[in-house]
Amino acid sequence: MKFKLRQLEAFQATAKTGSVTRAAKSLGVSQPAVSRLLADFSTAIGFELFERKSGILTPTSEARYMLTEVSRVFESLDHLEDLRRDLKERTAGHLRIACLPGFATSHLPRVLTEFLDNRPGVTLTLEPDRPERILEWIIGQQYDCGITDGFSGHPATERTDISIKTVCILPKGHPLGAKDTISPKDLENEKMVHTRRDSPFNVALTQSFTQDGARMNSWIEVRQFTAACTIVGEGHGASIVSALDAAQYADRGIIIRPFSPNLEHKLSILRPLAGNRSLLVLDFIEAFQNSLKPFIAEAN
Amino acid sequence: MKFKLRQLEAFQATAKTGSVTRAAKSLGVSQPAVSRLLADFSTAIGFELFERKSGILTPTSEARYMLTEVSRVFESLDHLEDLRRDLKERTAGHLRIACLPGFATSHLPRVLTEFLDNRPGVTLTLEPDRPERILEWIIGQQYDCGITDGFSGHPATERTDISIKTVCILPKGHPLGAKDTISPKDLENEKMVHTRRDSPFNVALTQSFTQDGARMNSWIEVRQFTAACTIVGEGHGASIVSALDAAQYADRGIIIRPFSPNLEHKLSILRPLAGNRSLLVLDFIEAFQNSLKPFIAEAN
DNA sequence: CTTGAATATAACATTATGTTATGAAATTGG
DNA sequence: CCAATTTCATAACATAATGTTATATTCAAG
Repeated sequence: MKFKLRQLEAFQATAKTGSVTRAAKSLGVSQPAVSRLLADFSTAIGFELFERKSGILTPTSEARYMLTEVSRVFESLDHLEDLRRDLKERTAGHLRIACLPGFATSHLPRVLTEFLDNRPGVTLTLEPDRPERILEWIIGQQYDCGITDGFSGHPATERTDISIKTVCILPKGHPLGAKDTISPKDLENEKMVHTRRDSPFNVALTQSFTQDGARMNSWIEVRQFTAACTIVGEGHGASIVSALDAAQYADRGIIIRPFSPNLEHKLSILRPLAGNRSLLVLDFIEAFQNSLKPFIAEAN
Repeated sequence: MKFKLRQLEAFQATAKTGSVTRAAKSLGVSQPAVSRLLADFSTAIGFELFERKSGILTPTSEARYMLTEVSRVFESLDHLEDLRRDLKERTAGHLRIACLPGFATSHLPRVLTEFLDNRPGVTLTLEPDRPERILEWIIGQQYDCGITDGFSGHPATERTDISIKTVCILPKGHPLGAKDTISPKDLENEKMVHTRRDSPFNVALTQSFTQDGARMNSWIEVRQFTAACTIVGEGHGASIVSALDAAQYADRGIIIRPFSPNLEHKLSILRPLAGNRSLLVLDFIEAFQNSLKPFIAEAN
């Protein structure tokens, strides 16, 4: 048979209070409403639930067995309500984030810590890897969100691009530190630490030297801006890196100066196109984007 | 918030089928009915449950979490239905029976075995003890049912009296075995095994001798008819016992003959007056009474 | 036996869930 | 790219479930 929650409520309240009148009060309805609910319930289940003894409705033996199981039904509904509230308030769920290695040890952990602090029921998987794997995971829906760069698009992903400002970093005490802005010409005699030669950002950087009538003196090729920061912070060379990464190394042996022309480093936040829409993931992406605001290039 | 089962059903069916139309079919209602249930549910819980992808309604991440918990709600309702059916069919519950010691090892176990065979979910406590304890337990509602004798009533108990026929038992081969009916006069020279002197049954027995102008030759006083049967079965004396007990010893060295006058042995089935009415207990009592029919005195 | 309290029932009202009809949106196939 | 088909959302109305007030019945207490 199909149970009706209202009948179960009437049943439980009557057993608890010993009276139809008191059950009605506790349920916030009139006494005849409870009387009818109980009568209908008893007919539906096929046996009596109460008998009157000295004016008190006493549950039958069958009713006592039913009450135990009815309590379990309401407990499971209580759990459902707890979950509903957590989901509505986004305080429960699981986040799976794939990111470039540089992100796993810098800005992102701080953003995540703050994000999770307010969400005790939320758990996280954070997986650093190279861009190819990040894309692969997002396409396969193994991760909810990927943070990568140099990404040109894929039909199975939904992408949000963010342009991050870049800056020139020099060893502390470097003579060029006296200038307000560094031009490619200024760096003609500096040993340059730069990202992969064929990366879109490096191509743009090389072009900026050419357009300023200067030649970039290539020294070390690195895979991450954070590696470039570490090298320059040890007193050697110069580099153009994202303002985000430079900020993490501001007091680690480097000077930061604006670079002209303004080159932008393009980050991409990826989500699986076919994945289940998650409010929690959308919340996180918003929080992450907000955290990047100070580093976003103005031209956009 | 207060959940509505119909909304949970609509939600679960839609997630399972990927379509409002198919969900409506599986629920046996029209498509707009499901559409409205889902819309109302989504509004009530405060977040979206589905998004359309390639024509298929895909649960959101929140919806997936909810589905797990909704399944548990329906599982608990399934358990409730199982219990309801068992209770209605009296195939579940617990029986607590207190009886005289003689009953625990004779007729009653057979009745119980048969009763429980058809009720796999029913469990039992069978406790033999003396009449005073049986009454005490019934009054205190520690047992559902007491089977006792020589009981004259108590306001806290509900009682069903059953008059059992009594018969005369003699050792096998006894000369009186040639008679169709035994009278007190026939037994004047026999050593009598009888119950407690002051028991109502024994008082009636003694009176029957006096009224026949005979003197009862008292030999051994026992507490149970079964003990009297054992003694006579070993070739000594005669006794008047309940037909029920005599039947158990029919092939154990005794001859059974009607006794005139017809004396009745009064059994009482007790139930707590204030206890919870149990269909299972009432069923058992009915089964027990039916099992006694062959031994019931005709005068009633 | 009377009075008061509790429960059951009747008649009507409101809400939840159902229907058919239909418009809007999305998908599919040519 | 457009037409046809399918699916979903909404409107208007119907039915069932649950609510109300009024009142009859039953039970308990003094």
